[in-house]
This record gives sequence, structure tokens and C-alpha cells, in this order.
Amino acid sequence: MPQHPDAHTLLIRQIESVSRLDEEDRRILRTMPARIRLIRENRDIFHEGQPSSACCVILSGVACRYKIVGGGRRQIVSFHFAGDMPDFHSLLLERCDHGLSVLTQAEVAFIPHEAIRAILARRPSLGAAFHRQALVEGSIFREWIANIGRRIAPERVAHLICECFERMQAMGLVDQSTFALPVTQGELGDAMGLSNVHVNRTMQVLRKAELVRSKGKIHSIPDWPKLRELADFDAAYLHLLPRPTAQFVQ
Amino acid sequence: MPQHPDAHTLLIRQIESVSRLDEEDRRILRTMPARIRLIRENRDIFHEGQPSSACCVILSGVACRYKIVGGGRRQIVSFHFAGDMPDFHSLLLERCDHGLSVLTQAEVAFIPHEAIRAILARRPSLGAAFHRQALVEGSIFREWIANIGRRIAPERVAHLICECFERMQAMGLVDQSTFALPVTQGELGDAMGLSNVHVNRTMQVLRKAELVRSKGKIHSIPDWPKLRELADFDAAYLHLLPRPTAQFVQ
DNA sequence: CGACAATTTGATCTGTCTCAACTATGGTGG
DNA sequence: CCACCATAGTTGAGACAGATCAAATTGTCG
Repeated sequence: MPQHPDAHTLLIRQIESVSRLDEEDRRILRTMPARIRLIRENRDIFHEGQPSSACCVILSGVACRYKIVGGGRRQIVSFHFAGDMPDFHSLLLERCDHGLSVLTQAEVAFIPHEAIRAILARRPSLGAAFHRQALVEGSIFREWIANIGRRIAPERVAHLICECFERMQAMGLVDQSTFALPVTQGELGDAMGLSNVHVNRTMQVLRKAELVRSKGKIHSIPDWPKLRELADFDAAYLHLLPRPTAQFVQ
Repeated sequence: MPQHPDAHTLLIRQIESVSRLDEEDRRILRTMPARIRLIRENRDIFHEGQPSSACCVILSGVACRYKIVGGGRRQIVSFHFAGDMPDFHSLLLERCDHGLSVLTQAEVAFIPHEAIRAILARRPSLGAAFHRQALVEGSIFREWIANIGRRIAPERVAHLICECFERMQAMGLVDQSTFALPVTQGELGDAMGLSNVHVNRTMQVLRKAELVRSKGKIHSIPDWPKLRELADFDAAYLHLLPRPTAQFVQ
């Protein structure tokens, strides 16, 4: 299964989708030790309240952060793909206010806090890069708030699809207009504040309008401008850097 | 009107509600130049897309960040009170993806980016404090996502009230169980993804249940445990430090 | 006192949820 | 290779939370 670049390459690629690094930054990032673990579908990487002594990097598969609100309802607050470090915050915040779990089988690398602290102390430019990551993450959260608060279901689902597409594209996880989003409709619903049933009906609408074509969990977007328009999607909030020299050939 | 501590004191108080600073940190923060402006009700401090060369600190009044989604619907993504610096991100992110406006007349201090960059370069501990701020902000955003996505109106409104209460209390803006939230019901609705009408009806429910008592925009909470329970509110996500030695006497 | 904004009330409409059944689909063991 | 099972997707019917529209009432402030 490990048919993908190593942990450091993925992490660096992800950071560089948003921040500029120089050769020395990359070199130092590569000095961090990483322990790899394979995690089975639907397992938690950590759960709410749990302290931790390492940050993780998703190498393959999809993870999500979620909160459980009164009555056991679940809200997914973010999705994470290869290269993402969903729990940098554990380095600076003691109590974790949410869970992190894996929606598909996934490989995950763990980097000890001390290793990260060490490189941050040594290289302020990396501190700034991680700080920028946190700010971009905040920006994405704001967009989700607007999406859930003020958009009706079709726009909302379309918007999420656009976001996943753009983020995965930045990581080289998209082939043409086709990408894998191995997430059930129920999970999509938990992310968008909708029921699984309504996500299903909404997806049908999008498919009938030829805005999305799906077989199983592989989706393709035949008409990006039209989807984008329906979704009211503007990628600016992702703060992606213009693609470097454009070769993500692994 | 300026019946409040100065910009630096407020900013320091706010940072210290979440991060530990030492004497030297505080001293250095006080060296930053701040230009004060009085901003009239409902004016923008900046709007989406606008670049900026200073960060602002709210000294009095209430500000909010908002996004406009297709069709002109507005979503407020955060409220800001005295001491808050709602646009630290402008230091590290070029394009701003949202607007910042003032809901009441407000005094706002502007601190030039260079001044902030200078102190961050000089004092890594302050960099970490601002980084922590960003992470806490992210945590609050996540809670808003869960609140809007998965809670029904009464819980949702109650939760927002709890959050404002706690945050304002941490800044010494609460008297007993009474605090001023000078925000219209329409604005509350824009923050919670509800209509003004429905906020109105929901507030009536809360009042009838004796969970909130309001005269105008002054609210008090007669039974905190009960409100907290209805709201499913757990302040952990605010990551507030245990109140220092407890004297916020200005 | 007048004017304007905010709150409140009523009536109606609609998006989305819930519940429940049914149908694909993919993985597993015989 | 197929039968079986569990999981996810799909469909239908009914209920309800919350939106919308419009009017009336209550501040609030010059």
C-alpha cells in the first residue's frame, strides 16, 4: 500500500502549498524523526481531552476532526488528506477540544513534540510557516461557518466538493478533473450540518445537473466553472500559493 | 467616552487570558506605537480583499468579522470585544478573505505591521503567544461550526450567550452575572445562521424559561448552570488560563 | 415630538429531518 | 466461484424547525 512519497516529502509539499520555504528549511524539516503507523478504518487517532506528545501527518487515506455535541450528534469540522498535520495545536494547547479519526484505512506518521519544538527554536522561518498554516486553517473554518450558516444544501455540498478538489489538487491528488473522496454521504452530512438522506438527495440533484459525476467515491467535475458558480466558490480563502514550477511527479 | 485602560494594557490583558507572559514580554509589547481612531457604528474597519499595513486592537465597543455569500446573505464569523486583535492574520496573509466592521461606535488602536514584526523577531516567546492566539481562535471557530451545524436554535443562541459571557468575563467586562452585548437580534442571527425573527422568538423562549434576563442589550444570567446545560456549553474550547491573581480593577 | 431603527406578532411556506423500508455494493468465508 | 453479510446508497411519506413576508409595536435619540 505505501505507494506514496515519504512523510517528510508530503509534509513539505503541504507546507509549500501555502508558505515559501528555502532549501535549509526543507533540510531541517527532514531531520525530524517520524514513526509510521497504519490505522484501521474508523479508528480514532486521538479523542477529545486526550493529551499527546506527538503531532501526526497523514500519509494516505482521509482523516477528520469532529466534535460531539449534546445528544450524541456529531459535527465534522475538517477533513484531512495526505500531507496534512491536523494536530499541530497539540504542541501549544494542552487540552484537545475535539477528536481526530480516520475515515478510511490510513498511514499516519508521528513526530514527537520535542523534535518540532527543536526545529522551531532553531528556525524562526519555520515557526512563521506553521503560524501561517494555523491562520489558513482559521480561514477555512470561517468559510465553513459561512457555508453551513448561510448556504442551502446544494450550494453547501457543491462548495465542499470544490474545496476538497482544490486542496487535493494542490497536493497532486487529482487526476484531470477526477479525484477520490472516500467519505460516505453520512460523513459528508456530519461535515455540512445535513442528514445523510438529504446529502443523498442533494448529490442526485448535482449529478442530474451534470455538475458532478460519481462512481462510488470517485468523483469528477465535468464543468468546473458551473459548479464553482453554483457553490459560490472562491478559492482565495485557501491562500494557496501559485503552484511552484508545477511538477509534483513523485 | 475613553473610560477604559489604554491599548497596550487591554491587549496584554487579552493575551494573558490565554498565554503566560513575563515582565519583559509585557514591557516589549508596550513599546509598540498605537494610533487611536474612533469608528462610527456600522462602519467597516477593512473589507474583504483589502490589503493592510497595521493590525488593530478593539478598545471599546463591539466588532465583528463577516463574510458575504452569494445573494448578499451575511455570515458573521466572530465577535470582538475590548482587547481583541481581530486581524493579526493580516501580518502573515496577504489577501483578507472577510470584512471587519464595528457594530457599535468603537475606539480602535492601530499598530503598524513593522512594529509587530520587530517585536516578534526580538522575542520568540511573543511569537508563540500570538501563535497560541491563532490556535485558540481556530478552536472557537470549530465550536461555531458545531454550534451552527448541529444545534437547534435555543441551544445555539444559549451557547453564543455563554461564550460571550465567558470571554467578556475573562476581560473583566462582566459585572456579577450581567453584561452588555450591544448587538441586534438580526446581527445575532447573522452569526448563528438564523433569521432575525427566529432569534427574537428564541430569545423569548430563553427569557420565559428564566435562563436569560434582558433589558435592551444588557443581559443577565440568573441561573448559569441551567443555561450552560441547555447550551451544552463547555468552556474548555476557549482555552482560558485560570484567572491570574484575579484583580482586573482598572 | 417626530423619525428611524429594532423588536415583536401573526400567518404562511419550505427546506430539511426523521423514520422506515428497500436496493446496491463490496468483502468474507465456505 | 458463489452465498452471505454488513454497510452504504436510495426512495417515500410525514412532521417540524426555521424562513419569509408583512404589519404593528416599542424603543431611542436628536
